[in-house]
Amino acid sequence: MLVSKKNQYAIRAVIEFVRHGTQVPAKAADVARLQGISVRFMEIILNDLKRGGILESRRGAEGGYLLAKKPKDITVLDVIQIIDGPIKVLRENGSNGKPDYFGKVATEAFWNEIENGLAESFTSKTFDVLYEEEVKANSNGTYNYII
Amino acid sequence: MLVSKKNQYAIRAVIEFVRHGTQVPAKAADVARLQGISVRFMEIILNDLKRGGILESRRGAEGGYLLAKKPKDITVLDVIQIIDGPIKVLRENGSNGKPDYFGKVATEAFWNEIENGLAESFTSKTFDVLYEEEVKANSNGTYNYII
DNA sequence: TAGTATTCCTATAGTTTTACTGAGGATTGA
DNA sequence: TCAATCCTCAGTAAAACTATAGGAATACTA
Repeated sequence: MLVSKKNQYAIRAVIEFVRHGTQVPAKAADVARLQGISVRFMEIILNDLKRGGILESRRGAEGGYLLAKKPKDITVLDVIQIIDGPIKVLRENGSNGKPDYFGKVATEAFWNEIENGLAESFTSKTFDVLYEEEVKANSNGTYNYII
Repeated sequence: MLVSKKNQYAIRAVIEFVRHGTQVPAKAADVARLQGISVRFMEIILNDLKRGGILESRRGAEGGYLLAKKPKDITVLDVIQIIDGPIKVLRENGSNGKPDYFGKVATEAFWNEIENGLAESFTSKTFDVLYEEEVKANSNGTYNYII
């Protein structure tokens, strides 16, 4: 698994914010309900996204969270890195002084290629596009979203 | 993390077998030592690779493992799938009757794209190439492999 | 300025996966 | 027979994942 569930939830939450618009803040509880995720967990995720600069928050009555950027300026990579840190195909190795093994150079170069490719894919997908894709897919009314 | 440590070891082991050649079997203990991995763990890995059709085994004195295919016919994807199963960007979801959430279609399509891209990258890398890359990188004698 | 709704923050806990380790049995070749 | 080697299963420690709990802090409203 490359992308944690928390990360998937975060991405879905951001799409939900795009749908919600920027007129008024959206409450964590509402976003959680709409996405079918526990409120507590959603709070943590939204907090992470806030610290990562994707959301702003308003405390108190009628408070909630708002997008801090335009959807077209938020990439999937942004969210993934905020939630899970840098993309890693492998667990941290930290060659801690072990002698080299045959295949080290070739395999490490290969893993780097993979990571770079992933980073590129994740960077090129922005949330305005994801939102539009979802709207289009739903234009025939097939899907029954939570209300 | 997308690729487990066990999987990295498996890939390194196969490269080691390419280096070893097909004249005589290589012993699990030797491969383990050369790659700096515990013998027990290596045995498990080599067994998996055998069951996956990449290696053959010979028991008894002067036994060991041999490549069952030509290096150019073994892809990184082959090894990855034998060790970790199908490539999955996400943990299994199994939408178990939950109502749809906004973003479902767009995100699932995106994850599929990513998985297909990875599968392609992993398929296009074969072990004859990895071996040659390693030999070339070592041609200046910079690396100190275990002997 | 008091009350209330809401967000913010930290700690912790259960479950699953990963990465091994250990013990011993099975098979083969000399 | 005996030594080498593969093979299998079970157990364990650590990490990662997926939350949950409780209360502190804040902003708005009356």
